[in-house]
Amino acid sequence: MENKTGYLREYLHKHGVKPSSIRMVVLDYLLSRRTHPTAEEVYGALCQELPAVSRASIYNTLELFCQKGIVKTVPTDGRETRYDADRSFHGHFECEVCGKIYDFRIDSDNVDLRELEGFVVREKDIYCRGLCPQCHSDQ
Amino acid sequence: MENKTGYLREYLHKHGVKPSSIRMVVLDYLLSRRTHPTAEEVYGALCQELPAVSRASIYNTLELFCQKGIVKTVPTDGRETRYDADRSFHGHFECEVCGKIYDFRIDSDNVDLRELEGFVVREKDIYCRGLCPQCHSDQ
DNA sequence: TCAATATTTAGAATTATTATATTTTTGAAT
DNA sequence: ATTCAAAAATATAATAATTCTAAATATTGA
Repeated sequence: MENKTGYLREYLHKHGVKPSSIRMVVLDYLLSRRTHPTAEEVYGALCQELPAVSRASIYNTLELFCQKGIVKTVPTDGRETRYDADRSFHGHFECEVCGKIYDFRIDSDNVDLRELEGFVVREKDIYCRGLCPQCHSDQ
Repeated sequence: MENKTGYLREYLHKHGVKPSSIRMVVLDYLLSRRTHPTAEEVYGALCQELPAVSRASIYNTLELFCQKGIVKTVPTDGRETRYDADRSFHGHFECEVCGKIYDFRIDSDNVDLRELEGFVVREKDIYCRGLCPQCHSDQ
């Protein structure tokens, strides 16, 4: 898996982040599963690979990744911050029952922001909430 | 102001909420200022009118209003929940500097949710983040 | 009126996150 | 390789937002 390590190292480097073992593992986790995890989920998953890791390091790493544009936060109603390594424009759907967040494709041109003249728009998101097909059929 | 009281009472009744003095005052606050306040902001503002009010009552009232469809929460990156009494479809812009949340009009038809077939969509929102004109010109 | 129910309160508990101070790791210069 | 400084990671304390709990108060209906 020398390739993967090299890829992650390069990915961090391109975004101006010095590699460290934690950063590599966190990045690998975020890139390989596009599940919009919370900090706690990242921490829980990584405890197996890095038994000595601390929550603070996870928070620091995620905050750094945000600043450097490696991940972005997903605006949601919940109070846990969720992180997304897919920085392309897409929508998010949050299921009210299972809490899962789904991505969906949407044409960026559809979103007409003419009324935001004078504003500097750095991020935009489409957010929907309701029932996912699974939870809908379970009722 | 008998009119206002009657209006608020009726508004609550229509949404299946029994009126109480706290509920009336909270509703009045939410309807008269469309500022997407946090629970703490509502609490702070109401302490003057209702000196004995508790935070728990504010939280309870806002939660009840959400369930009954009187307000909805605004999905944001921040970790304080923000409430919006304007339930019509519109976009939100959050300023990264001053934290203020602005509404903007956007045509609902523009948002193409065809890819969410099989999902029950109960809420949708457009979220943007960046610099508001004020904070942009201050830099 | 009086019991049953709903609402509100104060404060404790919980959860998510951030801050702090110490230790460990890393990488350059010797 | 060894030393040293800077950066990163750690454990833990502190903070912030919210929720829970139990008691007090208010409201409603027989």
